[in-house]
Amino acid sequence: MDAYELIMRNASEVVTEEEVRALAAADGKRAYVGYEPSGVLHIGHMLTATKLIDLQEAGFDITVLLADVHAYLNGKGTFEEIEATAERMKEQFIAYGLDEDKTEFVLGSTFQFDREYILDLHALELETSLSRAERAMAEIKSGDTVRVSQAVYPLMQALDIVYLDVDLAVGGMEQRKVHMLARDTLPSIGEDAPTSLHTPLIADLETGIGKMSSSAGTTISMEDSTDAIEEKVNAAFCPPTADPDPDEEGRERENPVLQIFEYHVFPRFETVTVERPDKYGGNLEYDSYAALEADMESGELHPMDAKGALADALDRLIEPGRKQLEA
RNA sequence: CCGCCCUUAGCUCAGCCUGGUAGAGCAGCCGACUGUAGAUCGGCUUGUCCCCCGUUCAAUUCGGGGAGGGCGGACCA
Repeated sequence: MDAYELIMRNASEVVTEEEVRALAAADGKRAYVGYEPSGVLHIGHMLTATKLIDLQEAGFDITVLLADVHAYLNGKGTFEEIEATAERMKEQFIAYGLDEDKTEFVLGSTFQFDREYILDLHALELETSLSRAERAMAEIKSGDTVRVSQAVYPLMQALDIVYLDVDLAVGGMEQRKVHMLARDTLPSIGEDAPTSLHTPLIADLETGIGKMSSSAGTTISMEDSTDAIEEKVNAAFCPPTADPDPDEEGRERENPVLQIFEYHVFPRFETVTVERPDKYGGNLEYDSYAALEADMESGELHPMDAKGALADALDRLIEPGRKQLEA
């Protein structure tokens, strides 16, 4: 796979494709993702981390921003608490497979209080309407009271791209509004509009609707035991197709089991073996997601057998991080 | 600063006027049925009724104070 294909693999969208083509051919390129520190890595973090691994292979230097100031602005606790979790998070990323030598972990507070940064931040505030900033803020739940801090939050994300000197901003699709805001407003303070890449969002495990929730409901995280993973995967929504019908209320549904195979498992494993009792035809082996999906659609691969293989693969991906957590 | 409204189960809300410690829908959990899940049946759980003080035999309900949240405070009127 060449650099361009690696960058584009499993990306939902890229802005813009021309810019990415140019980056693929360039040397000394840098990409970043920012995360609010949290004590335990969940499957959402892992999805962008898998993309970072692709990018490392494509020749990018990777910066992981441990966004302690953002977490603070989002009401996630005191700086002391937040920084304690940042270090644990870094170790888990490494355990998950980010190459320690090719990855720079940066704590936001090490540069976001600099005078220059603050002055640029105020300049951006001057260029941005409150409603635009609010719309860009991905994590505001409807019904929550929006704080001024949460309007500043996306502007800092935009500015981070400048101050970390990155060529490519990476995030899940929920980050696209932030990145569009950055593209629109950074030029107004004399900076380049950043190129961005967005990963898909995994649908809710139990319903296939919307985005898998990390706070409420069922998610998969690094602290899950083998049994817990098996239990959660087994309870997942999984009709035998990659394109399920909408539910009674007309909401679109995805197949989260297949999504996880596509976005988490196949990027990390050459082949996937589905263990299956002889009674149902014996074991199956796949070397691509497309082949697995085709067998699911045709009925050759039963969801229950697919779930067994998925739980096993996820367990192997998580195991190093789980051990690290226990240490 | 002033005015009005809201705060009851995880969520959306009813009940309060005419005091006797509480309900619905959804969610969740369990079972049946499917070789998974969902759908469909059957069953079940859940509450500092925002806080404090007062009245009362008794306060979620009445009165006072406080906190949090929403909306409004030029003209058109």
